[in-house]
Amino acid sequence: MENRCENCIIRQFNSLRALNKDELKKVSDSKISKKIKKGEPLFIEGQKLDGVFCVRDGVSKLSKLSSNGKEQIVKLTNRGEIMGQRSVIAEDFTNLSATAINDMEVCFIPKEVISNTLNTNPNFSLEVLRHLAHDLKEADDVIVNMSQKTVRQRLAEAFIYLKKNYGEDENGFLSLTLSRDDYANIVGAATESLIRMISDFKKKGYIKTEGKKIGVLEEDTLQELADGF
Amino acid sequence: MENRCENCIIRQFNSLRALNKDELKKVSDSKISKKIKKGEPLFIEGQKLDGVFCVRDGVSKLSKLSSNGKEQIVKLTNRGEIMGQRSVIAEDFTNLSATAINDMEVCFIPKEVISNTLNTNPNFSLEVLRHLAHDLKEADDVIVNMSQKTVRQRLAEAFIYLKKNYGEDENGFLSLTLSRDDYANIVGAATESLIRMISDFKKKGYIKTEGKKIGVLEEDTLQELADGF
DNA sequence: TCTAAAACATGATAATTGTCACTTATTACA
DNA sequence: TGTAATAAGTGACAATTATCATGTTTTAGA
Repeated sequence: MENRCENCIIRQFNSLRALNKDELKKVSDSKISKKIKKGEPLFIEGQKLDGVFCVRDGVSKLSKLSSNGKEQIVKLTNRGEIMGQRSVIAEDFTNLSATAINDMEVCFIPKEVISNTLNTNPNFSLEVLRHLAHDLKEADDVIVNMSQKTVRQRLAEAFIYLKKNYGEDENGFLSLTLSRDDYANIVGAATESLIRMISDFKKKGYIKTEGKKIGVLEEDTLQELADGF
Repeated sequence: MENRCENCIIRQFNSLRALNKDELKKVSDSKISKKIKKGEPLFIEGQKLDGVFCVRDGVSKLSKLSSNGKEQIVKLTNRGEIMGQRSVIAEDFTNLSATAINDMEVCFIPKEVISNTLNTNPNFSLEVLRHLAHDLKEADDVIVNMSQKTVRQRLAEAFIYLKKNYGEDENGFLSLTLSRDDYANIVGAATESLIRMISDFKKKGYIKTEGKKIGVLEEDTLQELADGF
């Protein structure tokens, strides 16, 4: 038997919770479940999306290519998030690429269902508005961090963020394992510079590493660092 | 006689154009026209807004203080824009401060009118959604620029942006005159560094200056510079 | 119109980060 | 399971930008 949205807890975390039974049924009937393997794209910058993705499991990075050819990660998605809303609402090409960071399970919901519901259920519109508003606020914060903080500060912040949002395993390593390259693309730095900083943080005892895995040892120190001592 | 929204052309440029006669009347009856002098704040980061501002004339900067005490300008508003939507929708404190860059004329619209209309007119919701979606896309672009481009590139880009969006006067100077400090806060650099770059651009003949006024001389060169040669 | 404050400007120097050129691990898979 | 391919790591050096100190010009207001 297929998974039904009606029974899916995930929807409590996103704007779909504003749907009534009927609407939910329509979404459920038209949705397509997909599994995306680590490293595979969900969609690519410049593509026209004909629906949104509801993240059941796994993490993805939303990124954008700069004119210099470097990738910048703008956001990491959380479980329960809806991706591609902006593009569907604006009837516009995606401005971002989405790539799975670990194996993902997502549901694709065709845009017709979304826009119909937007037109008929004001509560749903409001929920979507709130989510966009939230994303916009977060984007503002990122802008300020990117322009006013040093790479070192942003890296410290990234570790704290990853710990807070994705937690750590039984050995104290961050649950979300990113490549050094991804870290560089999050904080907006050259990979070599970033690797050097990780080495330095490790030498100073703020973090520990084991292969790609990184564990936060001194969260308070990192926080101070992020705030500029 | 008071200015009525019904006769205001400005609303064609923003989400208020989705309102019907009745709704427009309500907005018009409850709105308060305000004049804000250059340098004065419309609202301050952390404040609770009980309405939105519709910009009839003038330009303002939306900025945010960084933990290091420096101001970062996130966005310049255009004529016809609605400010404070995000905060009203999310029923949240503003995350940004708004300050008039030149003398402004704005209309304050109480939030009740806005949220009532959001609940009853799906077209209005959609318009607001589209605007937020647009802002979000622009914010993503800023993030990428901030993290992947050099200060020099961002400055070149800023000049082009100002020319495109606000035009120039009869003598070829940018219509929108910003302080060196504001420029620094837009591109996210130290004021001294920025002044040096302006001097350099001038010496190279890309721009001309006359007091605070700046004129673009070689737009193509600036564009190439912004794109990284 | 005089004067203090603010804005603009420049020099010297230091800190931060990027680039290029490699070496060493890891990983994937033929 | 051996071997490319990919990722991680390091050194030397250059480029970019910040900081501090100080001087000059402009502006606003008594």
